[in-house]
Amino acid sequence: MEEANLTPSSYIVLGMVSTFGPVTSYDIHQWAENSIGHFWPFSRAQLYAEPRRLAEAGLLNEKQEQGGRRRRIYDVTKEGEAELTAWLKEPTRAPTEIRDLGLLKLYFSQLSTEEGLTHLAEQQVETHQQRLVMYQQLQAELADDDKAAFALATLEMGARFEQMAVEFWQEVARDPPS
Amino acid sequence: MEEANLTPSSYIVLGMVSTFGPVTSYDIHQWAENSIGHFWPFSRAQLYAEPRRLAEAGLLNEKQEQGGRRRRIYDVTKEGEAELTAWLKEPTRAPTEIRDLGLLKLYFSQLSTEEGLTHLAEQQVETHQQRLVMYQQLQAELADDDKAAFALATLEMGARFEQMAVEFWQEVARDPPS
DNA sequence: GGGTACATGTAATCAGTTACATGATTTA
DNA sequence: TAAATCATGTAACTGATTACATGTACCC
Repeated sequence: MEEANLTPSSYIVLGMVSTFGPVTSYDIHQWAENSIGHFWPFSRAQLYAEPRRLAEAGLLNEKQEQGGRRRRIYDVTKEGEAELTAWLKEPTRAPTEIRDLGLLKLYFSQLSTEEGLTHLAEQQVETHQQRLVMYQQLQAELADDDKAAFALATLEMGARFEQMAVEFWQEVARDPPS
Repeated sequence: MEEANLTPSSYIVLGMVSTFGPVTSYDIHQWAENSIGHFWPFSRAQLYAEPRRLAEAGLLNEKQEQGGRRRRIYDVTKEGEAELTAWLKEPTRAPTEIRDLGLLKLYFSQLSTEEGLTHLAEQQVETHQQRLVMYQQLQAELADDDKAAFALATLEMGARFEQMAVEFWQEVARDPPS
């Protein structure tokens, strides 16, 4: 019941439960997959372990269905709500992590060939272009929904990143460093 | 001695050892910290565990100093080199992960206040601006070094990201969604 | 009513971090 | 030569993933 230290995953779960009412782990998975899961992925199994921990810490409450599948249903507690809003207010020091295998490969490309590098760059252009299109579609789908303002904002950031990445890799393909 | 499955961290270590000749874990740490560690951080302890694994898999060889500190010194093997260049060539499917606490908070900002959001946005502007400056300084330092072309290219991507983030958060601060 | 796809969960494992501990080198 | 700093390493823990297992609903 003590102040467990909360990881980013904890806040994702806490936020999802707060936002989308009483939910099962499966529900959280569905929501997360189509939103922040695009930027910050995690496995489904996490979404079973994490709510348990939060429940033990008193930030969620858990009830289990009696009949049927005996699913566990989570809901935020007063303490959870408080924890979450406190976190939202507190300053964010940690720098953005950009985990990108393409960038890693670029960094080590002196061990590759110019041809290999060009090929990498072309692939990356394609991949990022696809992602860009996907984000744009999601944006279009959410455009009407006025509950979706914040989801749209984060998507916008994603789209701009992809746009930037497309341009970057196009330049690399056109004029590879050496 | 069997084909361990290699994680991104494995390739980072493998790449660092290949690029910078025989090195200790500490050396790897130094190199990584000032380059890809900015995008893809990991703990120093990782850099002790990982080379061990790679050595067991036959991709690095490890010798230990006899006198003094008995440091372990790693060097890439033929197999390691082969594994690395194969990886560099193979297509990169995994999407970029953008792990950013600020974005997470933005996504959940309907649970916050407009004031809180504005405050978040202003902080984020500042943080990203600082990072941008840091990358620009690093770029300036490396500008002369012709060995540094690839490091410079990755830094350039970092800088563009930060630039984009600064603009994005400025817009959020100016005109917060709701 | 049998098959297929969706929904739900746990156990085992492993990657990765925190915390601790100590050795060597420089500097005052 | 003491203090401070840099260098080096490991043990213990825990977060996170993979793989497995099974239940429920739908559809042909």
